[in-house]
Amino acid sequence: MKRLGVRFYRRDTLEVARDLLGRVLCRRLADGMVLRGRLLEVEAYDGPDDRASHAHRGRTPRNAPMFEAGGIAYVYFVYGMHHCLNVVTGGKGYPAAVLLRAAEPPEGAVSAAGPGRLTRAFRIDRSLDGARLTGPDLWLEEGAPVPDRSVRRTPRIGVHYAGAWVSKPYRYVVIPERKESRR
DNA sequence: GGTGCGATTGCA
DNA sequence: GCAATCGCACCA
Repeated sequence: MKRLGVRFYRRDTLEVARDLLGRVLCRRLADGMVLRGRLLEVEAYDGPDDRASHAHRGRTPRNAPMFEAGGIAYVYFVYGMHHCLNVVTGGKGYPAAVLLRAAEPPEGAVSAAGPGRLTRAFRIDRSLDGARLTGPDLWLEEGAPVPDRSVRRTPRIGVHYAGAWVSKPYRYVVIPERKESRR
């Protein structure tokens, strides 16, 4: 399946977030095995004014990848035990990224629902911080488009500290397709 | 050098 | 409802 190129990421962050749904997250392990899963839930963190964003207080060693041009990963470690994977968006100098919160579990994984579980399922840690999303270890493929009727927007999770930005509908979720009725 | 806390999860 | 667990941002 076709890979997404850097142009996909170097756009408005909310557009990229919406467009990421249904795309296929791909991760090549050291032994050559490739894990794949469609993205089901993401959140946008858009610009220096977004109080929920790590970039809100300016550039630091940790959030530096957010300030780079789109098309790389931003991976951080939280709560002393979980990694979170972001896709960096927009142009160089404008800090923005999309947090990948859930995907279909790749083969062999129990769950990739939740940002910490997603990184665990795909074996992602800080060694991939700043990695190109067009590189050999981590990339996205086109996948199947998700129609608007299957997308729900909500406020972001876990950002109670973000003032007026708490309620912004920057979370995008794929609504599960209704199963065929049984008969 | 010390302190507080987090873009979460799992278990009571 | 809350403990786990530690890197890092911030202050001194």
